[in-house]
Parts: sequence; structure tokens; C-alpha cells
Amino acid sequence: MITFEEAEIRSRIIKAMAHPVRLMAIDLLKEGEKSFSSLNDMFDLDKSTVSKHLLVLKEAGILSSRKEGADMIYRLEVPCVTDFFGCVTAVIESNVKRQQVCLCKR
Amino acid sequence: MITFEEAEIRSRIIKAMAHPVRLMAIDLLKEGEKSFSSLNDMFDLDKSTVSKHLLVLKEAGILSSRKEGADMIYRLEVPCVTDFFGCVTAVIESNVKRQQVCLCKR
DNA sequence: TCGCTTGTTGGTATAGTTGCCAACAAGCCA
DNA sequence: TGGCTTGTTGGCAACTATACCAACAAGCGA
Repeated sequence: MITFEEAEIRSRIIKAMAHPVRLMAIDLLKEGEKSFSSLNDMFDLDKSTVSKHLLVLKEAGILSSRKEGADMIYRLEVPCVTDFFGCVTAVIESNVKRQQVCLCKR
Repeated sequence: MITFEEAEIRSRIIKAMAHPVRLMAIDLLKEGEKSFSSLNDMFDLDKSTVSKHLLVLKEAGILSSRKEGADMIYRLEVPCVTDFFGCVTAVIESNVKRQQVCLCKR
């Protein structure tokens, strides 16, 4: 059984992933490094918003970044986070099976 | 590459796990079913607060519950979510290795 | 049936998140 | 150096999440 302190640390890392834009950024970076501008182009959002999302992932230790000329290059530091998604898919499938598609509405 | 809609559905499930109390509840339930009151006893929180956290997990499809006499029994529906934690631990260890312990403060 | 136990729901105050705009900082190149 | 490109930071408004208390609903047993 885990302590509340451990649970708190874990929850911060999970929370960092708990946003569609950040999940997509992780998904895009799983193939390899990408520049900020190429990531930014994938979203119909202000660049400051994208920058802040990437910062959240960086502070969680999931991404790293480095300057290269005028560009900022982002990199997935812990690729196993994409294994997460297999299980999330299992949850979604389990929901569909039980007709409990509550997460699809809203 | 995943769509924004897919990322949104995934993020709702991940968000459901992104709270220390809910992580602890999942951890407690991975050994088997538990009653509401035994879960509630683990937290120094109002029972209504605990009830609402369990509801969040239920709505995500991660837990289920059933009435048994006067008790409410909670059950982990998708045990693979605990595999999540292995990767989260990997992120934490990677952070420590890189002295990037930013998540431990705050 | 009446009261007791058990858990959920409603209401509300506070705290945290998200997104935009504007302003700034750091490189690059003419 | 001056201007251009690129990304980050600060400030603000709208929205969401969390926790408490109070009230309610559903079973159980005397």
C-alpha cells in the first residue's frame, strides 16, 4: 500500500499527461525529436498556450528541450509513457463493452 | 498520430486517475474488492469527499460498485491501470537521475 | 414502524487550470 | 547594429476541481 506522499508525486506526473494537447504532443514526439514550431503547427492554439503545455510536460520530467539555432527542439525523455495508452485503450474498450460510454458524451 | 477527439477521450480517463486519493483507492482495490467504509477509513477526509472521488473513477469506467446489504462494495474493473504505475515510477527515477526533482517540491 | 447506520447529492467557498493577448528575450542575418 | 523570427513570460478572465457541511435516501434490525 502506497503512502499519501507517494500518491501525490505520482499524481503530479499523471496530471501532467491529463490534457488532450499534452497527450498529442507525447504522441507526436514518440517517433523522435521535433521542433517547437512543427509541434505548434499541429494545434489551432496560440503559441504561448502550446509553449505552456510543453512546459508542464518538461516540469514533470516527461520531455526535455534544447536550443538549436533559432529553434527549440523537444524530446520525449521517458518513452514508456506511451505504454500508458495501451491501458487507457483497454479502459475505453471495457467501457464500450459494458455500454458505459459515459466518457464519450459531455 | 491520434486525433484531437481520441486524445480528449484518453485525457478524461487519465484525468480520473490524476489525484492522490484516487490513486490510493486504485492501489487499495488492486488486491480485491473493498467496502466503501473500509476505503473511507484510509483517508482523513469527509465521507462525501471520498464518495465523490470514487464516483469520478466509476464514471471513467475504472471502478464499479454494487450494493451488498447496508454496504457498498467497490471493485477495480480494469486492473491493468496499475501497470501505469510502473511507468510513473520510471519517470520519477529518471527525474532523480537527472537531478530534476522539480516534482518533489511545491 | 422507528430509529440507526451507511453512503450519496446539493450547495458553497476556495484553489487550480486553461487560453488569449501583450510584452519581452534570444538568435540570426542583412 | 537594426530588424526579423522564434519561443517564453506576465496578466487576466473564464472555467473546472476540490473539500466541507447539511440534507437526503436506502437498508437493517429492534
